[in-house]
Amino acid sequence: MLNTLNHQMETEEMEECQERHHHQLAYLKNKMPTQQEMETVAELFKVFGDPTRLKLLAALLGQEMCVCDLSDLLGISQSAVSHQLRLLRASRLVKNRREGKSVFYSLDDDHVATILAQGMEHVRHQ
Amino acid sequence: MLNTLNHQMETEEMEECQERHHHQLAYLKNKMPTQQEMETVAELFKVFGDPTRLKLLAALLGQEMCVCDLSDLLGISQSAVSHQLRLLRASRLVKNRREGKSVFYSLDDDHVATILAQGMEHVRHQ
DNA sequence: CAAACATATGAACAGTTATTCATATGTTTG
DNA sequence: CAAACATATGAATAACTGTTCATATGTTTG
Repeated sequence: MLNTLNHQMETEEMEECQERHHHQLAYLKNKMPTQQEMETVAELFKVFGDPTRLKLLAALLGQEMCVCDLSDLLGISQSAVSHQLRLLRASRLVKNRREGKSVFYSLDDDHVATILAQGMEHVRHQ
Repeated sequence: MLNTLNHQMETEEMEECQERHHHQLAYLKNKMPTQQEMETVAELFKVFGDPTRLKLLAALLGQEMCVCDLSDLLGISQSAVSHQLRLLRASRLVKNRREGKSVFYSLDDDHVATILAQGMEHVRHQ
């Protein structure tokens, strides 16, 4: 999981609260994911953090769909849909294929369904 | 999962692309989560969509921590930490308890670890 | 090839957000 | 109770984001 990355103990001391707590901050600092990692993951979750994009992903859970059907289904302008699909594509959450005039989008990641489900779970359990 | 919500078939027709596709949009519209639902879930993911908050959550994966230790550990101002913890509290992702001058924060949701893990998984597999 | 359709994209604008700074609130200790 | 420490919070600001509008690109069909 997340905290099995780095188990070495650092020797140097570091600034802390006046009143010492029982934590070994230096040790924890080693275990923490890097800034770079966190930024990348945050970028991903940011993509999930918009109702329009969530609806797009939810719509694609069962089957592929073309842009205009997505636009109709969600009641959102074609332009807005296109812009958001671009973002989803950049995050490798959806892929697309052209068929004549239409472009069909589908999910491109196994984790999408899991992440969505966890989100809905949390919300349902208050 | 997400698309086992509503299985009734709607009779009315609706606007679509000129060139019809094989999807039954009316049927899908019934299955789609509501706008309200999507907004709530999006709110949750938005919280995960910031590196600082992710680091806070990651830091709390193993143990509870007080604000000043979090501030030291992440190298972020006490004020910034406090503001973000407030948000995390509002989303019921962390809880806190006071012990003397210090306030200790800990995770308040079983899904946090799972969601984080899924996010890291996605990122690692490109 | 012209017209219609489907999608993509750039610019602009309004709304949101994360940090900082200053300061307030809460707690312990001498 | 005064001083020091720990945390919280309001206001302000800079940066970011999602939509719209206009228009461009790509594709089919007559």
